[in-house]
Amino acid sequence: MPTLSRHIVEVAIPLPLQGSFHYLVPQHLWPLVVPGKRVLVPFGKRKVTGYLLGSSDNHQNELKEVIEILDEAPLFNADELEFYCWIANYYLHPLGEVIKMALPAGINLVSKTRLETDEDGVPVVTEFLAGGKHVRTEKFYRLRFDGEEKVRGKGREILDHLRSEGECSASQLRERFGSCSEVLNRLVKIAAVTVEEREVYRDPFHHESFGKDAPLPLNAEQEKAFGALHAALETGKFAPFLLHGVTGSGKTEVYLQTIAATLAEGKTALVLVPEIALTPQLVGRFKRRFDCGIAVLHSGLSDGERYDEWRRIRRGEASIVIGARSALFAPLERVGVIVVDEEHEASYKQSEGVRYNARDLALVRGKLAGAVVILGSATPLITTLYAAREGRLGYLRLANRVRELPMPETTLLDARGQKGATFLEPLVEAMRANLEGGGQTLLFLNRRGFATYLVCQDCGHVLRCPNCEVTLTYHRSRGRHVCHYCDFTLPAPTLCPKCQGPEITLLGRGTERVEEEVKELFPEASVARMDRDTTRGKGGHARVLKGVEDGSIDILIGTQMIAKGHDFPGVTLVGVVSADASLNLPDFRSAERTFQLVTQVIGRAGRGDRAGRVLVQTLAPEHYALTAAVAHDYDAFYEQEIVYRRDVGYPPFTHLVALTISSTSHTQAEKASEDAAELLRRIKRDCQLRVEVLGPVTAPLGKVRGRFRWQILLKGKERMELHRILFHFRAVYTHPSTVRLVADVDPVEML
DNA sequence: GATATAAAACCT
DNA sequence: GGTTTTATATCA
Repeated sequence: MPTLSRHIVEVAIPLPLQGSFHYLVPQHLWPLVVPGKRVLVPFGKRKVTGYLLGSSDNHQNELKEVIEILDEAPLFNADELEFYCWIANYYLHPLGEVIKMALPAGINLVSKTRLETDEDGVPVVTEFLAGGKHVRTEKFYRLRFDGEEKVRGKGREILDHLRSEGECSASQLRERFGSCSEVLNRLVKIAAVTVEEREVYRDPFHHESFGKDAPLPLNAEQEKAFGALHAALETGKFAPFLLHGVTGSGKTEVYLQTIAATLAEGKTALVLVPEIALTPQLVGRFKRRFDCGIAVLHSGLSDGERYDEWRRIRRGEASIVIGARSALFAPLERVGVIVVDEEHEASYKQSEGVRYNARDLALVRGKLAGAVVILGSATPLITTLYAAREGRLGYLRLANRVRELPMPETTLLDARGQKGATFLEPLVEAMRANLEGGGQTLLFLNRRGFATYLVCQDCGHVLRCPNCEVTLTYHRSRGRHVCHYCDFTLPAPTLCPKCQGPEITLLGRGTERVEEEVKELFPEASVARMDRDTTRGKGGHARVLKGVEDGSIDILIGTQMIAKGHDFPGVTLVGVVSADASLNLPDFRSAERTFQLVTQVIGRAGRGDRAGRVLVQTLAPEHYALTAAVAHDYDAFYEQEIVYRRDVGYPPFTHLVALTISSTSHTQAEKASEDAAELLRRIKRDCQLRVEVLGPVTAPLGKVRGRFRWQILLKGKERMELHRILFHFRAVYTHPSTVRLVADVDPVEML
């Protein structure tokens, strides 16, 4: 036993603050100190929940005391803490916030104040503790003694019910007998029933039951991929793979069998999907295949449900976890395999709060855990494919569809010289023929709203967002102009806001306008639109998707969201209204994104028994992203994109880090970003790094939620050089506390 | 992020 | 002179 005169602990605080904090532990709490538990500590004038990192040897100054230790058992272990620290370092984010983000939301206590009035009506500020999701418990009743003849009425019915059914929960009884707590209390009092209070889980799937199915036979390609994965699994070492399989090539079956092999080894599996709300059928497939516990984590769950799923995982009651990006932090032990499905999806990137990319961190977690990591995609990132070619990832190819489905007939339509018509003749004809033939049509346009900008014919003034400098998109349904960056809105003006001229024109097309034009062209057709505006709220997707599935919708117009996740067997025609919207984005990945999008859209056509047709309208019909996509030729696209990336000096030939510096004060943000840029240049010179420091530049979005943001772009040929500059920078850069700094890092292939 | 204090801007 | 808004500093 150590004979300490005092016990000091190191605590991470979930606030945007650099460094950790130290507290004294009162003697009666000494035995309860375990790293990974939460503690309630005084912080300034408030009390906050912090995370115990460990004990610390003597620390000279006066310290405050820990108020309370909040957990009986630690919430994270040493391995998990190592992972959190890695993330905090890599993304330059405070450790406390990383831990908070990794743990289920809503469990922390925070002190708040409330204005009340005392007996004399004088207002007083009272402090109270809020938050702290708790374990849900429920009372379970069981028949104890049935000889009570005195019991009649509802009490009698309940006793009879308990005799036939055995144990029942309070909610089950309430469902059957209405409110009966008084009756139950009396039954307990006369000892006719026993009551026991137990923890229960809020299970999002408790109503559904799942049948069972058996593994499918693998074809030669799948067998080869599975063989490689199985062999890697048995070594028990970190092994990353790219599973490059065209739509319908049976990637999921490879995942399932690899996971089965993992479970057989006594290990667990983590499956990440871009947006689980869109893929309920995937969950069903897992539930039918496996008998073990399966936990599902996604944004649709309430905090309580999520906490319950988290606890199930922590207790080892689930061996498979399926979820969106945040599921990467599931407290699974003995992880044997991590699957990142559709690894190219941008939704793996979290761009608010703690910035991270779950696709990248899957590799990191896999490395720390010694697991097999499978990045699966029909259209992998250029960086992933390049890493595979360089031998840093195992490359598994599934080039053929499982059932020999023909690829849809795909045509590029040259829209040049067509005076901005929404639909070219061949597309209109194809839509008409498809409608008459009873087929469904998908129309794809990567732009929501009605018109993309408003311009004055007299003075040329264009309506822009006062915060972001981007043009405001007109949304007819709301009668307002909306900024798609920051959601700033403005009622639609009737006169030019600058010169008061009456000649204002709406230009550029969004899905809202396409929908209107389709309705005019085909008044007899049933037309629906699916984008972020029409699918707000819970179940918004499901409603539209159901309409397509049951055939009640003839023509569906939508943004990229219609290209993902769901299979539409009845769709025989797909029209891309304009491939240029995504091709011309000011982003070095625009060609890659367009190729992926068009390839995905093509995959939506003719998956049933009928052959499908795809028409792509564009002003750039010879662009390699489009010609390769319509020819289903990944290699052609890949070769040209690699050449382009090499010429312009972007990933995978360089690595990028965007440092965002923000503050509520414009002057501070500006000054801090200048200081930071200057410091970075000095480090670069002193350490002789071949890193480009670009900036400070105003971010395209000037002010976001009250904060002014500036950016510094770091570009380097060697990943390690970027790490060195960041490391030095963190060590010496002291910024005012109102300034925040985060790093946005491009896909990791350091492994 | 919340809070306290200081400085600047605004009010009549 | 008084009140509101904005900037800055601190938290163990």
